[in-house]
Amino acid sequence: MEAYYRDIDRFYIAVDCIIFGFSKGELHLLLLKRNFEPAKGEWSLVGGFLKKGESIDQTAKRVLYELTGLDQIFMKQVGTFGEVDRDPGERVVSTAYFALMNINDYDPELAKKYNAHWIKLSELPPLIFDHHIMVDKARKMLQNHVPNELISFNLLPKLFTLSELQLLYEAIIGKPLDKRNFRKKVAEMDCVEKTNEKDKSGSRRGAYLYKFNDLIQN
Amino acid sequence: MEAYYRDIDRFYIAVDCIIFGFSKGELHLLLLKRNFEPAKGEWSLVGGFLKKGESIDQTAKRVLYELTGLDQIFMKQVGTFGEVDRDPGERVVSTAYFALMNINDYDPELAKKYNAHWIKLSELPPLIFDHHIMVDKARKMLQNHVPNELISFNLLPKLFTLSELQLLYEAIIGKPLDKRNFRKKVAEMDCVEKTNEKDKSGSRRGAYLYKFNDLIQN
DNA sequence: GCAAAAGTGTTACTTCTACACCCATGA
DNA sequence: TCATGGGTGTAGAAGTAACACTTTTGC
Repeated sequence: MEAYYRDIDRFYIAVDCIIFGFSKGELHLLLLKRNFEPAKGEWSLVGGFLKKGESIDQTAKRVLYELTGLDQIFMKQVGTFGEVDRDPGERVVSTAYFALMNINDYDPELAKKYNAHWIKLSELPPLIFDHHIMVDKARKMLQNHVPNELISFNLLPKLFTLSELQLLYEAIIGKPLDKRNFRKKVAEMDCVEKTNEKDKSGSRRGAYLYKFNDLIQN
Repeated sequence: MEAYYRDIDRFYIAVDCIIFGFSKGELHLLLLKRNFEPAKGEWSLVGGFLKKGESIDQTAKRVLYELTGLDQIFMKQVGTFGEVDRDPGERVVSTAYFALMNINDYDPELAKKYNAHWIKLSELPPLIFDHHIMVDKARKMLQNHVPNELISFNLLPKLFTLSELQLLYEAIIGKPLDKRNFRKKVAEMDCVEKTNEKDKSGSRRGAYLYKFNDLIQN
């Protein structure tokens, strides 16, 4: 180590993940009912600590991978939380990331193993530390980004109906949308493509399935 | 320390400040020509290390205060940069903040003492480490926030003319605006108030001075 | 009296919002 | 045949963008 750094304090650095999923018209979060210390028995986000050889983005990916077995999940940094007493056990600075995934991609066996649960955003339990602040900020980011950018499409299956897409939008922004106006706007998006397949599960008539094409960039 | 944390790595945590100022129709950054190690002789943002007893926001305030003697400066977190090799000397995770200040509030004596310089954004020199990435992200945030929120007004003196305000907007978004449309929009902002004073320095006729009132919240 | 910046309205265009009915199909 | 969700167009409102001339006054 260079002499310059000799007198400087060092800290634990954590990553906490706000994992959004979408099901039945509602946004959900993947939360842990902690069966480990600290704060055993309470609800928390999924987290982990930065290790020497990895970047902080890699830590986030790893934490998510360990829990879900999935990589290639869209993640975005929410912010860094560094209040002195945010973790009452030790001084830990935590960087929050939000992740968007399709609930159906998550193996229920893994959920059991880690005691992880999809909880409706409308029914969030109290969370440990400052995790609710992280969640609030992530929600706001999601709301701000959806109208402009085309994030959020990691929340749906590969093929989806326009009704499903609209429900997702409504869940994110928290208010109902006009069906015709919504479809007009989607029609103008280059990145959403109609397929020839139909989904017959939602109605007798059946609805065309759509997909995202290569023009999306998160 | 609790047993739980025993095997976890600890890291240096830095804060780097992107300090924006506005002068003569152009945005500037306050940069250090480093007369200290590491990277002596090169240009960098102003930074400092997190200490045990302070929150990361407090570190940012302190770093700025030590350089400028000013507190009460508007700051906002830009993001956290944690690539393994971003600082070639040691593993350091850095959280960037941007700050907005009036160039005239900065004491030139302090500038000399720390070898700090206001550099036009259009003429940025190469910066050490990943500082240019931080600057880019801060600029984008500034651009995104200006049209909606009313940030940016920390960049002007207490009293200012509409021409000055327009120049500032143009500098931030990087393109010219229509004078009449701009004034119309300002007139609709509750937080900008006309005063009875005039500034005669910019023209023979003189321009009314305006101020921000209490309705601004950053 | 003229140079130099301050100030001021109107019109076309684009975007957004609100709104209601027919369609296709399986049961 | 009917219940269910799928699909479609238009008109008014609001907001945005483009545009040119008069005013004031120190020199």
